[in-house]
Amino acid sequence: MGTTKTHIFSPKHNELARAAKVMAHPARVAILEYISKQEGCICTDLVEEIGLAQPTISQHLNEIKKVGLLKGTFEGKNLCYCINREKWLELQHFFNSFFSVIHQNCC
Amino acid sequence: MGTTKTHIFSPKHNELARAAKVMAHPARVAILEYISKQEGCICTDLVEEIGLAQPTISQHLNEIKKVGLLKGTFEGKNLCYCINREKWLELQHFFNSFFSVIHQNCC
DNA sequence: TATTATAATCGTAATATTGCAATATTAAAT
DNA sequence: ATTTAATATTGCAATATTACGATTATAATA
Repeated sequence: MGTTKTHIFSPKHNELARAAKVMAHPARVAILEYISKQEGCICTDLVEEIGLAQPTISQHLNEIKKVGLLKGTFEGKNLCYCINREKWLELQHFFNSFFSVIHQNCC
Repeated sequence: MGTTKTHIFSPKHNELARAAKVMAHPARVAILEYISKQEGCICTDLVEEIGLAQPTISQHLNEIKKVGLLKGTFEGKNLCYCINREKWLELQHFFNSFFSVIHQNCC
């Protein structure tokens, strides 16, 4: 009990849910927007920018990484990463095509 | 602790996160897709369609209702509801415009 | 009115998420 | 080799989510 029954759903539905989950927290939305608005790679100050503790930001970043939305260098002293444009566009299309299926004529 | 620090984020980020959260579970994605593909209103069999227990489906439906994605009649014997087209389009644009902000030239 | 079919609510167990303090890594600079 | 600045990891507490059995509410029908 308590666990999502992933196996009873289609891969498509699971993938969309997984992608949505990444954006299901305001911190991650803020992080994504901040990074995507940068000119180049990001190399610090996300912590002050967002206002959560460093370990918390690190965790959120990891969630974003796991779905493939970031690329660059992650370990060591200075971060240097940015949005993975291919994945970003992929998700945009994924969401958009999901929202496009309505055959509705009631209510 | 344990609670999302909603107050430190912008309304926009909180709203997008809230919308994403609804789609952050495969059951809700499946429910939304099923309903949106129906010709008219839905009047039963979501439980067999999805494969979760009736209280669980009811809970998920409630989450979807809470963001305003459903309209129609909810109480009583037979359900009769469908996608709230205005809200649906609103979310589509919301996601789409979020994904549209990239000023990226690195990596 | 009693029955029946359908959906909501309650209660609860299992698991996941969020957040941070403390600590450990990492790699550059001294 | 030390120090230093930046990020990752660990461990844990608080809260949220997921799921379902049992029960209750609802409204149509016999």
